[in-house]
Amino acid sequence: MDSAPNTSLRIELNDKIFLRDPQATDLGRRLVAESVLLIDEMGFEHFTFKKLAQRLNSTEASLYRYFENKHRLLVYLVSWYWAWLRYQIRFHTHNVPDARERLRLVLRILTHAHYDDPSTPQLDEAALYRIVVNEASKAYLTKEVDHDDQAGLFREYKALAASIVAVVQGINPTYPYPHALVSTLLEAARKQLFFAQHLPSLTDTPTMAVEDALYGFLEHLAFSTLG
Amino acid sequence: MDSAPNTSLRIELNDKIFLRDPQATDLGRRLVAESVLLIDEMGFEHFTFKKLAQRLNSTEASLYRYFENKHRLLVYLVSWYWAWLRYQIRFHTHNVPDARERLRLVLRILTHAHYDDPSTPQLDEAALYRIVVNEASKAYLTKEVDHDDQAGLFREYKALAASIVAVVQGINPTYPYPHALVSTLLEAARKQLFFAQHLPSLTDTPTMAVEDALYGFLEHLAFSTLG
DNA sequence: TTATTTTTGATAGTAAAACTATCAAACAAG
DNA sequence: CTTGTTTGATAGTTTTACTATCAAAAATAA
Repeated sequence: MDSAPNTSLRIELNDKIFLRDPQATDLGRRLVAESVLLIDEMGFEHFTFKKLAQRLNSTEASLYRYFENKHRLLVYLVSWYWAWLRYQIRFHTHNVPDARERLRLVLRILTHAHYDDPSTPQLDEAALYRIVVNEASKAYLTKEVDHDDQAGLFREYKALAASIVAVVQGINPTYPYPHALVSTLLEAARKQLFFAQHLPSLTDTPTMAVEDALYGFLEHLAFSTLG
Repeated sequence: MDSAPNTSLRIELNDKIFLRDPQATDLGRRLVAESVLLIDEMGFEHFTFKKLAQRLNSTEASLYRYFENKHRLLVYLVSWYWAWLRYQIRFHTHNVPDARERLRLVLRILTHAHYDDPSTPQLDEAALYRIVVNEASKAYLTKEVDHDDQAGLFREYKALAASIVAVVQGINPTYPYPHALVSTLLEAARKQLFFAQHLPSLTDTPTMAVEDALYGFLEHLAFSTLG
């Protein structure tokens, strides 16, 4: 898959997510880059700001100036990923006239867009995608979900879903569940990859690469549903 | 929907989940029943054994004799739910000859089986289902997933999925992704309910009851996929 | 009924997590 | 060179997530 051009893609996220923009300072940028590696290594539950500070030769207090807590950092990382994915989709589909072909491209990006992206040298894309697969649900599966949603913390995920809904509606404007279908496809893309890696009896053992099998499943699901 | 007969359904779970069988003692049974209410109230992250002990007029140390930690308790609760659901499905479908009709019944139970069940007076079914919707993914989205799986902690979920896969294969034996389809249906049933309650733009606003709309979505998805 | 095993409660304690506060040093910008 | 911003260093608090010990109570077996 071709990547977006190497023009140092700048992603703007809702500033309610952080206390201070981590992209604005050196420590902030290192915080984000290193947290991706550390959360990927040890999992979100075992990750702490203290451990991250040690890796950065900084202090806990310094990191707490950027994010209220580690949950907000997770929201930041996954939001960044959703924004990046939406950009990838827009870039690769914007001059594709046929809606069906656009959906196929979307599904292909969804299932294959986790290789290190040269346009974002500051971030380990592959590690970030593993975080998205393993941890993204925890961003909204909390008691504070309504409060966080009102603050706009899930804006990027909703914007991504909305952009794909438009493609679905372009294919079949009478299909009654376009939003449910899109969120199901988005969730299934991650969940099935997780199952393939950890609980393989919950998915189908591929004779080819996992990503291609996953694409086959989602494509069949989407197109038979949309007719 | 009719319920299973009131014969005090006894569910046997993998004894690797607990240190001591909570169903064997009075404190153990109260632990389980009260933990359902408390986790439902405050969410899994804010739930602690100390708070539970206070509600039970017991002590932290006593509760730690039943479960290694709160994660194991969560695994216990959701496993109990999956076992109960599998029982409901078997009970309601065992004399239905047509595979398509059996799948419809499965989907109806999946989307509607969260009303208080008279056959289990010791547990608040509705609260437990809210826990399953909000917290069940956290049972396996951990760094310890492979270790926990080897210990058999996800046996009930896998058994439930396998039983539904058999129904799917009865409908269309040549469909190449039966396991992926079933786990997607199981996950979507919960996730879409969560979205309907908290992030409604990710699902389709129903003109009827949420459960009926969800059933409609899943039925359409399953049957158009299976042909 | 007594003896024995099991279960619980009470108490105490530890290590780590999840923060918050303060202040001086470093540094960057005007 | 002054001012504002950022960081580091240090210290401290509360809560979480446990573990250990021992006596009391309760269940069970002889």
